[in-house]
Amino acid sequence: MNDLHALSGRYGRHDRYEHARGIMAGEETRKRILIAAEQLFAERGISSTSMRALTNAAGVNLAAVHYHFGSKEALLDAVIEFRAAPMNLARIAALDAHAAERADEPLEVDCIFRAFLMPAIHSVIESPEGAAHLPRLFARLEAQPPEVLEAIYRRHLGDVTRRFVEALQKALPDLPKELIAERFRLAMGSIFTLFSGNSELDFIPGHSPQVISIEEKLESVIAFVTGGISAPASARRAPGQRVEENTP
Amino acid sequence: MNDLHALSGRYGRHDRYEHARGIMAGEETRKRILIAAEQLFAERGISSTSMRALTNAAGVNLAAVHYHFGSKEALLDAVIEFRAAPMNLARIAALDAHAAERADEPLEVDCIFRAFLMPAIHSVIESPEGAAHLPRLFARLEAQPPEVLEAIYRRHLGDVTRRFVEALQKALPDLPKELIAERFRLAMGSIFTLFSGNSELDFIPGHSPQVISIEEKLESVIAFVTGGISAPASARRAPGQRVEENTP
DNA sequence: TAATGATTCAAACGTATGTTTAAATAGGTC
DNA sequence: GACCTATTTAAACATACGTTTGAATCATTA
Repeated sequence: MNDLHALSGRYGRHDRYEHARGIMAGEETRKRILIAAEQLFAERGISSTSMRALTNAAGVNLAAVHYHFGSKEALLDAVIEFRAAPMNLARIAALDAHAAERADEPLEVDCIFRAFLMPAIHSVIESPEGAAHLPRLFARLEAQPPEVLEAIYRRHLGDVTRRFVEALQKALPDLPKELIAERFRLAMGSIFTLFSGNSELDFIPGHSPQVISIEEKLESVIAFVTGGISAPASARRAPGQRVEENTP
Repeated sequence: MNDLHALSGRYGRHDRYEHARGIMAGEETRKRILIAAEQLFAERGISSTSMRALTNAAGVNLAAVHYHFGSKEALLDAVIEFRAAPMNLARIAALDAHAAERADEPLEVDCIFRAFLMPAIHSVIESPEGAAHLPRLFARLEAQPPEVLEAIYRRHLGDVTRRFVEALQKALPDLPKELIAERFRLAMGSIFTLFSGNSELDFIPGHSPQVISIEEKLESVIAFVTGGISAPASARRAPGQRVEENTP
């Protein structure tokens, strides 16, 4: 569980047997594992989801995961690929659509974020297989070891993120490009919080969270990250200022 | 590990023996456990830190944790109390100091966030025991089960959060109060991302993160969350709009 | 010094984990 | 119908986990 060799297999059958037949008999099993894994990983977290709970939910044998994917970590990668690939296509398409409308003009910042988030929302609202938990799953990933996290991000978010950061850099020509990339990472933090399922927690006394629709949440977080990423570069330089009271 | 009874003990010796002596012989052991736990929980995550790794790092016997704290979960609570209590005092003090300067005028938003974050930064820079990882530990908490997370937030962040949300509401009288509370949660997401140690990951192709000081990070995230929380309430209402292309 | 209770210690308990194995089954091909 | 191989199955493996136990040790008081 601590090496990444399993990730190199991309997805596709764990290559124990080379020659594959036309239509796989185990394709059904594969899919049921992917769908159950997506749901459980997203809801309960990755490391707290045991292979036994997972295979029970999928209605397949315990050993099926290792037969079809090779390891739990490779399964995680396959789940993300399974869902992220079409979602990323939708994201790029939405960005291109907006760009086409505006000809050569730079896009509006909120439209860029909307193109990024709409496909995620959409997958939550009406998913093909009945349960698309990808956004929450991505939020769960933040708890993974840094090497795993970096590998997954680079593989499944790298290209799409680059495209959106470039669009944001064009939309905000007055800000340093590196600052935009840095702030985009902070925006992802807000977005993940929204999807983590923890944003509903009632922990601010006197402000129990309101029950709002996912669409309202979307617009709420878009407004927030748009304001954040468009903020003027900080005038104040940090050091010198210090708070007086500290651990006594 | 799934019930919260252990949390009810607050911190203090696991009450197996009622009558305590003047100066505890085990106080040293207690402290070494707390400090090692803080560091390991923050660096490697809570559930991936075993009691054996923890007690080895602390140089104490495996059973000492249960003797002094009762359980791993109660230890987590004690660690947070140990560090959060003085940090929260510093936060309130910083907020009060700023308020005193401005008499009855509402505070600037960025000053409010600075009062919230400075003590956290400060604890990272120069900590009493040599290793203060509380901010990163809080970021790790996001991966905990919701019940645990909510209990810890209410206990250790509730009061201070309420104070800061109130200050922000005064500073931004044009925005609905509930919106401020909601956005504060999103701001926490950005802040936790910054402290998670994952913000350094190189996953945006062509934009490897720059090595910047913690003070610069602080000002960067303050600018971001200030812009985010001050953003105008979203004009656009969500439904109706939908992205065309989707999972094929 | 003897006694008492707080603290430490090595060892074990019971359970859960990801993974592997080897036999059984199924389904298409000759 | 026999053969071959992809797939499924039940069982076991090896290890790691949080927790508990009971005896040993230590410091303090009587």
